[in-house]
Amino acid sequence: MPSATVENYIKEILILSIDEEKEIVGMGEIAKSLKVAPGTATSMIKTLQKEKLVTYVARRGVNLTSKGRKLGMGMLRRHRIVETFLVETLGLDWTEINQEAEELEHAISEKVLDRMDKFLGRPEFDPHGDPIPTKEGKFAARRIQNLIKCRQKEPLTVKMLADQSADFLNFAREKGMVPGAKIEVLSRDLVSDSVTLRAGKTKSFTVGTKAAKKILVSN
Amino acid sequence: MPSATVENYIKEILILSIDEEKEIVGMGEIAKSLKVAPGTATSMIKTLQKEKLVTYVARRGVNLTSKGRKLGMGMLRRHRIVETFLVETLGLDWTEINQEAEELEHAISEKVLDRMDKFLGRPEFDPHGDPIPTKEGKFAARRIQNLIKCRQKEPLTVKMLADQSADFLNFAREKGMVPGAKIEVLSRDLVSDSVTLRAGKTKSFTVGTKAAKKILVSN
DNA sequence: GTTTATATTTTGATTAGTCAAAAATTAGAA
DNA sequence: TTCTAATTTTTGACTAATCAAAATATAAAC
Repeated sequence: MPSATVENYIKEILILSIDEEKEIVGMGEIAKSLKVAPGTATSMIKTLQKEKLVTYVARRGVNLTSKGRKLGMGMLRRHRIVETFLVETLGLDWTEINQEAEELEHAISEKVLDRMDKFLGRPEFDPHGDPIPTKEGKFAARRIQNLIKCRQKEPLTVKMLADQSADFLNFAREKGMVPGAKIEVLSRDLVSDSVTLRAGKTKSFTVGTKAAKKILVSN
Repeated sequence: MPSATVENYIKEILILSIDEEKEIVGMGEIAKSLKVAPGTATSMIKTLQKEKLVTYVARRGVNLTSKGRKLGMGMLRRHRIVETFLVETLGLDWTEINQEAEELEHAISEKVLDRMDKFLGRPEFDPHGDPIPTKEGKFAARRIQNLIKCRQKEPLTVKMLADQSADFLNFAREKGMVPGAKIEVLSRDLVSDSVTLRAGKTKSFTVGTKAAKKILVSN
């Protein structure tokens, strides 16, 4: 049975590889995401390799094996079901659930998780709009784009926010960019590194491209 | 913030001291309950002492300080609220919840615990009938139940007889079921409409469920 | 094609929790 | 009281996860 630490590393590698759309993840990214020293990440990766959860090539990076991917998807499932429960059932605010779920996801048994899932009505998406993997480790495919790639001057629906930090989530909510909200890209200017948009009927505002990439929408 | 291990030791010391109704708990008992080697218990107790959670006299035993007692009561509260949730909300069987709660109690934040408590309607007893300590660390008054609802194979105290007829009172007295007496339910069989019990050290005997409902006990 | 900067890996140490087995103490029996 | 048995403590060793800082490799700049 993997330790909470192992689960965290695998989950993080999966998230990073999904976010950045690349197979191989570097030590630096892992160390930074998990807030550990780079050397710690290296040594941990080596033990993950021994467990056959990742394939690792020195100075290149890591890659989940199918066993690792399975575990990672399982963790994502746990995390998101717990988050959904915290919001739907206990009424917590969706900006504060990430931290809580981070702890609970390691303590909950498969059985309790399944009961919770059932109790919630087998939801497909969590409160952030992220898809919840099925027990088989797959999630529903969707055409989702960020605000850099999507079409301009067209109604869009916010699907998810690709940054779980409280600061970012608060900013997004303040501007009305919550999952489900209607927004529209008014203009984009990559030279000045900005995207101007409007959420609902509120006054338009501008965000940097870095933030724009974190706001995912579908049309 | 105490580790899960520290929380477990303190909780166990509290439970042992309550169960055996004595202040000082020996190393052997702790080691056995927590399934660790005796030396492990000794060394852990010393670190608990440094944290001012227990007072420890070598070769005599340990005793919770007020700080330790507070933590222990908090853990009991967590454990029992989680158990209640698992049964009431998720529909788990009360025979399998202890194990689950053992893990969850360390992972749940004060805030989530409070929301869960609120969601459950601030229950005073867990599914086993054990009282749930309040946030201030005090037990609610013991629950009074009849012999149909109470737990089996556990010492109980007769609190009152809900039938004042002379016949019934005489029968009860003859069997030793007077208020204050210790009794125990050995088995219940609703098909044959009977409850088998033992009062004090006397031979066991059987009563019908109708009579059993009139005998009120607390644990 | 060197040099410099950046990223990664090694190395040596540390902490929490654990065990096995030896040493010490206390309690009970003779 | 003296010896034996049970309990407790000590000792030395181990594992998982971590850090700081030195060593090394790779990539970028010139």
